[in-house]
Amino acid sequence: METLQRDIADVAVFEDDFEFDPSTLGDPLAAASSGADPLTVVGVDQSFLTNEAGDQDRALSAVVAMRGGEVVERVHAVTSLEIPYIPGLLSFREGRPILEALETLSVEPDLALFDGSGRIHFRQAGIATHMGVVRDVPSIGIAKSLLCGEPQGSTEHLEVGTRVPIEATERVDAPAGTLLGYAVQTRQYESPDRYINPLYVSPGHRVGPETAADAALALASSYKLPEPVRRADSYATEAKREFLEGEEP
DNA sequence: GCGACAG
DNA sequence: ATCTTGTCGC
Repeated sequence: METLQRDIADVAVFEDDFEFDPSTLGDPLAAASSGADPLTVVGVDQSFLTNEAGDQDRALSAVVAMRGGEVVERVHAVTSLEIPYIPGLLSFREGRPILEALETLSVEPDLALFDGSGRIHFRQAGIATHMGVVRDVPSIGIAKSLLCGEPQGSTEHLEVGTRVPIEATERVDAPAGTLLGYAVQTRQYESPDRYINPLYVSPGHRVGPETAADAALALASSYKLPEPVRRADSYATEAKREFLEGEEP
């Protein structure tokens, strides 16, 4: 599997390579004034189902497609789990349901955001990169914690809009110092003595680190997570509940 | 052997 | 990821 990941990283494109105007990402008005069509951005997230023994034996992948701030389609798929959670091999555990769900999607995504890393990965092939290459769709990894890499500065109590570079270390299959992504502060408390942790954003495929960070900021309005991902997150939970109501009772 | 470790 | 009470703040 590690060899496959290196092959995927070899063909992955960690720089902007798409048609749309990235400046219209989170602003429908900007898109309209620039004469461009609203982009179709999808968020992808998973939830898990347990069997009678209490073991996670199935994964449910939820995909939410949005255009101009509105949800235009939601699809999900459930598949059996074959591999346990192993840091660095997430795509082999959650990739199947994701691809099945994406196949049932009727709209064509301009951009896909995944819950997890992209280039911020030991072999530069996190789940966002893996899925992006397989589907050949521009993709971005949105992680809530850092898998690897070294932040070039403090990532504590940052101001909204701030981004801290994450560079490769010896543990990563890339020259030390390679820019893997950014710690991005999409949301922060006003005055209290409480702080929100940043997101770790990295290129999946056909998107550069700068654009990946820009997109995360543009798509996160009222919450820390970019809206498509946040919606996919809740839909994964919702679909799981509905799924159980049809087999358990 | 020790440490690190997305969801 | 998932489980789950209590607590803080608007």
